[in-house]
Amino acid sequence: MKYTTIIDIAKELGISKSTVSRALRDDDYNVSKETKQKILEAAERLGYKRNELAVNLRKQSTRTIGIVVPEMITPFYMNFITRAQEILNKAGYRVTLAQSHEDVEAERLNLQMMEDYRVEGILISVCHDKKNHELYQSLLDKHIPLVFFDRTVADISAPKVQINDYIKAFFMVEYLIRSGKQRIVHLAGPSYIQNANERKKGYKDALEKFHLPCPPEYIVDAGVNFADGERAVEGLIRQGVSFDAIFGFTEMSVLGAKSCLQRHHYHIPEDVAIGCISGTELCKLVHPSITAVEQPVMQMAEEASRLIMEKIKDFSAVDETVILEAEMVVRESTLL
Amino acid sequence: MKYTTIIDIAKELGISKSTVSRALRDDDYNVSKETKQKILEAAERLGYKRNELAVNLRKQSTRTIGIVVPEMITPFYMNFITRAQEILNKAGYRVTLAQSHEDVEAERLNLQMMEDYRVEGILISVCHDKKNHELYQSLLDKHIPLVFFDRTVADISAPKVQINDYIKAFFMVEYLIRSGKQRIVHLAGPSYIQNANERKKGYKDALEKFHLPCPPEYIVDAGVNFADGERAVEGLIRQGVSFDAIFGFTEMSVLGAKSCLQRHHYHIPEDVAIGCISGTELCKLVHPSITAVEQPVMQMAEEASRLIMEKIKDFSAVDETVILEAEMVVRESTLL
DNA sequence: TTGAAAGCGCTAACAT
DNA sequence: ATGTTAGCGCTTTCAA
Repeated sequence: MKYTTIIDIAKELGISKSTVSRALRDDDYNVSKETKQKILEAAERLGYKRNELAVNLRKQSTRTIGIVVPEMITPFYMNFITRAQEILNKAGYRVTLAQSHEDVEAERLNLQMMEDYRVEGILISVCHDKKNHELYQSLLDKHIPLVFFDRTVADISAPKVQINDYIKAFFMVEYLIRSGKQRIVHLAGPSYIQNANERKKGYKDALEKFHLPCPPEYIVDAGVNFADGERAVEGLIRQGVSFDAIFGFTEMSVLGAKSCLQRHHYHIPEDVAIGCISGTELCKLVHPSITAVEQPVMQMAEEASRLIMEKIKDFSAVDETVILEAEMVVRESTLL
Repeated sequence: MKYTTIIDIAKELGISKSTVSRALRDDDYNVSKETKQKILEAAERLGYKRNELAVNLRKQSTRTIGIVVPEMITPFYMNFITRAQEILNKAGYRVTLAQSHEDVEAERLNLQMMEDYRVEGILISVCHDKKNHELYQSLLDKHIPLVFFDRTVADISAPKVQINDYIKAFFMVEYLIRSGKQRIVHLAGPSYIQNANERKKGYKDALEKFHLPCPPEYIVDAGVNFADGERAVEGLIRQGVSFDAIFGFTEMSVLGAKSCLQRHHYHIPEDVAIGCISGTELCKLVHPSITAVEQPVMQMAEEASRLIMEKIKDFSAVDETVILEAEMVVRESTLL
């Protein structure tokens, strides 16, 4: 019912609570071997559990880190969170999660919630590269460390962990070309996501390298969702655009595209090859007919965790930007 | 840098901090309209943010609820968490997550962590129906409310939210039969998961109802993972067991089964229909060739959240068991 | 309606 | 090596 406190232990042993506190905390710095032994034993016996609340109040710290992601439907962010939480917990931090559901307003509320919770740092993958710019800056101005990962923003001085989307996209498209495809369309992501722009650039440059045509109708604004992808491909077919491969921005839009093609009785990937940049094992399993380039999500989580902890320790540390190249392993669609 | 406290506000206005506290808390119960107005205004102006740590220490509560799940690879638990967190946050609780990775020992550590964090309640989907029985009981003995959901345990008196796995399985198998399948094998889950046993029972009874044979080799112990499912089907094929449909316990094992079949050039679902019980939209999208019965995961999260909050308010409340029947919508595999 | 004071559990000077 | 004391920021009696 009522938890044992250091006072209970002190009373039990007839010593002061400071000594108890020291014994339980300090590495036997200012407490004799024997008393320490006695204290540890009593703590064990009484089922002592330190009250983090009191410690944190005293130390003026919450030992909590917030993670804000645009979505958690695809396993990419889920994996990121799992790994980051593992690392941060081990380092004595708790983690508070929030999803923005690709909505700028929700993201704003999430960040405000994080501030209310007095998190000591925030890992964030943004849903818009500009809209909440001022909020990020105001958080930084209040000396709340931010680390941007995956979907980052320009013009903000903070640590960042990014994937080289340009190279990834270039490589993916090159792969499609080398496997015999010539008319590759791109389901582009929204222009307010930097990664989308990078990938579009990679796509274009790859086509150019191989002197393949890239008429305007090959690049479709396809959003981020399943329905967006479906709609985009539906549009292509309706317009009579002929293509033999698709390179899409998000996994969800690519899945939508696939679904749409199947409805139109396309054979995948014989008729149309689909490529995307995928973050997880699961995706490989659930849609083996889609060719993908791997995302180093674990590494990303590790770097981001490291960076936020560094920033918490020293807010004025330099703002490192980590760009993950990772292996460019293409998973071929062997199964279907 | 330094946060504004009620003392700052009190000083600013030349009044006592108790009055400030009251104004900021009480519904104008013991404070005059004017002072309250002034205080609110000053709080706003000084950017006051109450320190939850101090409040909670004073009130001896953490306003934190823990959620422990076996895995977060499939979106089922993710969706549960998302919905539960939404509800609990709205009610002023924070949420701490942990995954057991289907491992009893990890689950034990997770629960211990939750206890260390002094969560006020725990939502848990267990990974074994017996192994941590004593730990659950000891938590309850310490008056830490537990609510079991999805994968529950017997012999523990605590609120539970379950899905009627028996009916679901029965219905799924019946559906397979009615669509013309006669030799339906079952990738059974581990017997230490109650739901697995329920589903196996449903499977058997459905076959019996239609007077279909159910030789021992039709029921394979297939575990919970992708690799488990692959291995199970591999075994069936090697043994020369002939079948035209598979009903599997987990989504992952079913995906493994599918992958294995495809490697053996089976056409799905023409040659072999696959059925599973699926919790999420995503799964419908990513493997349309698998027929599934819906899981009411949102409802589950809502009930579980409600129950834990009730238990926190009154630990001696009756232990309600909610069994969700939900609609038995079968999603047909039209696409592939 | 307001204020003074005690105290939640812990840590960290400072004193012994 | 140990004890004493003063808070961290807040709520909540108890007085005024």
